[in-house]
Amino acid sequence: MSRRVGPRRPTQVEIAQRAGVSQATVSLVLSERADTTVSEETRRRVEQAIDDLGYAVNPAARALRGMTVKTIGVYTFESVFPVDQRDFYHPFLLGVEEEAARLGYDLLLFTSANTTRQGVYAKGRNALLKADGCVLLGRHISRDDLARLAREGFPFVFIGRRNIEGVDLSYVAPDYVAPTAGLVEELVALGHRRILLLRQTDGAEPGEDRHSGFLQGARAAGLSEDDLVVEYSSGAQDVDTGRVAGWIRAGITAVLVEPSEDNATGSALADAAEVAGVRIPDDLSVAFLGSAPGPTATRIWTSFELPRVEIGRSAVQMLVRLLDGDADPPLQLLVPCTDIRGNSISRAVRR
Amino acid sequence: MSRRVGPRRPTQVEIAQRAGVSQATVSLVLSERADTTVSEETRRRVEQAIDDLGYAVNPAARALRGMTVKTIGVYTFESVFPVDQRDFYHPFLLGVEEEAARLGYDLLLFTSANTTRQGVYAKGRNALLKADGCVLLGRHISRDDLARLAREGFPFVFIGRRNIEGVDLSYVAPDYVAPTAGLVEELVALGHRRILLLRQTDGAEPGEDRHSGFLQGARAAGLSEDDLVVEYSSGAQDVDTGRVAGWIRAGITAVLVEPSEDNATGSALADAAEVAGVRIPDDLSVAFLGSAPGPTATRIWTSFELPRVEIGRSAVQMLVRLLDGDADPPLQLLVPCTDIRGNSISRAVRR
DNA sequence: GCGATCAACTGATACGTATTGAGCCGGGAG
DNA sequence: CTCCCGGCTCAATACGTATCAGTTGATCGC
Repeated sequence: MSRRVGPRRPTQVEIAQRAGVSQATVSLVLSERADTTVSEETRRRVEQAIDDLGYAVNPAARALRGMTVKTIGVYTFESVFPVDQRDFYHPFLLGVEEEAARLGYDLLLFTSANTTRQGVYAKGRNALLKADGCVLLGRHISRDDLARLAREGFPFVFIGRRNIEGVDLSYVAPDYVAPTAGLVEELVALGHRRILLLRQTDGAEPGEDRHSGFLQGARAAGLSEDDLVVEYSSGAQDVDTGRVAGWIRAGITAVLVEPSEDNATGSALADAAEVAGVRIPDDLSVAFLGSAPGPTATRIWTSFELPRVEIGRSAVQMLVRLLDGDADPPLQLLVPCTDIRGNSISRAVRR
Repeated sequence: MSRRVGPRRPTQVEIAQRAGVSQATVSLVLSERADTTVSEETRRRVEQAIDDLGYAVNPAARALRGMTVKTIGVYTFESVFPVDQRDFYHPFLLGVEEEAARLGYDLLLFTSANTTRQGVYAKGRNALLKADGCVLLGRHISRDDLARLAREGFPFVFIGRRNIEGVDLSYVAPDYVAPTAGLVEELVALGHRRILLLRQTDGAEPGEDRHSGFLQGARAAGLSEDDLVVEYSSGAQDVDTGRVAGWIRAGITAVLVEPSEDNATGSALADAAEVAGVRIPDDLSVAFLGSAPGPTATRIWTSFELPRVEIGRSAVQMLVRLLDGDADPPLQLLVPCTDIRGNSISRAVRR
């Protein structure tokens, strides 16, 4: 950490001297608080001196006094200016930037932490303190870091749901439960009985939520537990022709797929079905519990869309509420998803 | 500016008490300088205390002492997470982020300044001081702001060339002179004599540089001054069929176009030529002195490409050199462009 | 044996601000 | 006349750190 360069900037003391007042008075003039009493004449003289000397408040000194600096940190493992526009995280950041700008906050990107893959507590010291508070983003943020941050009382909001024992976590996340339940009910209304949920093996909260929605929708639609099948996949290679054929033999007529990070599971399923001679949706209805693989000429996947920009915005709003002391953690918000009506589900065939 | 929330964090004083040493010693242990003398035993005890209490250095206090905080500001009028991936500024930011991360700096985005369109000196106070130094970006940054920043000794690097009387400005910019000169020489080699430079009316440095390159190339190729024509355009509406026809009548066989912000001048020229029955390149060779309109099925414009990512990287490198005191402003760097060989120029016709 | 040198540590200080409690002054009430 | 009060200003202080100028002992050279 080297020494700052350049000439010294004017301070309140110098303003005070030039205006013939005390430093305290200068500070009073600058803090445009309502309950302050400075005569019009004094105020004028101070402001004149400020203009003359080109004074600018020193943010470090302000921060040291315990003031906020109007800076929101953004911590993410992924690159922040992603090369791929279609990057999953990009829309979140869009919302974060938009809302931060609207509320008058600057954005501090912890890019250095990305290279030194050390997590929040790089070098054993918290890197986030340069900001008033922080929006955390990304699958790869360690639960331990989150827990420690929360315990230390650092104000932050996580994007995505996380449940950590004994820790009060603030987060904004998409609601997977309701739309998943809705899809199950819709499938049942279309005559489906044996429905498969294909989960990711990571065991993370999004998977749990989808599972809850699955069960909840089934209950609401009056399905018996026996009709529900849950299987796991750890990636595209797990979904092959044999497996799809097996589903058909087992009488399964509809599959709900939890998307994998790269959406490869979805594509693999489509390919396997084609090879197996299983037509979608005629022989098998398929829907994605989240973002689907991109649409093709003939196929629009039934799925739902996460309101990512909106989530980014909400996270900033929530963080600012925490910073303003208008609320205490945990603040938790689930944002509804938008259904995408595709052509990958249809009325169940009787076999 | 409100008060910071949350519980107080441990300080060096508390570390010192727990380790049975003075605060100064704690600071010495933390500053991993070579010329420091702390016994192994003491260092161990201090580090133990740091771990126990979860100490993290207070960046505000450090900054107040005049230290740098490893933060580079990014100031731009445009949105920083542009919705349009093809945004002109995006690649610069990519380079900035990449290099900042590599050098261990975090990035502070002055997004709040974008909404309050007040320039650098929003509210009469310099908004940039939260960072150690700053990369400035964008056509719309006022010359006065740049001049004032430079005069005040704030470390910054501008992306793009700016010449301001009596001000030492550090910048990184694409070199328009050399490739423009090269294009002129190439055209002359193809038999062209009367060559037109179509400048933007803004009178900014990029236009000056292209003009210089134009003259320089002509001189190198042995063209007489009489063969050179310079015209101006303030936008697409200025380039119509009549104008193009006029060029042909005047014996002009090649046009070098300074691209406008939205590249509309280029498209307008193509359209006007088509309507006028002027074939490119058979009747008229056309090249762009910078980014061309997107390629079409039959047409790849001869032009050259700005190394924008590279420029972003260089700007950060330059700024860090300034911050480290390894150099004094002005530091100025011109980065070479890449020629794009299209099919919009050809051998001159004899008429 | 004595000053000099050195390693290891510490006390004191400054950085620039926001805030607090007190002081001053002039005027109105009692 | 005294007392008090409101309006205005100021001196003093704390925030947490890095660094400088010592201050110890201990060791060394002669």
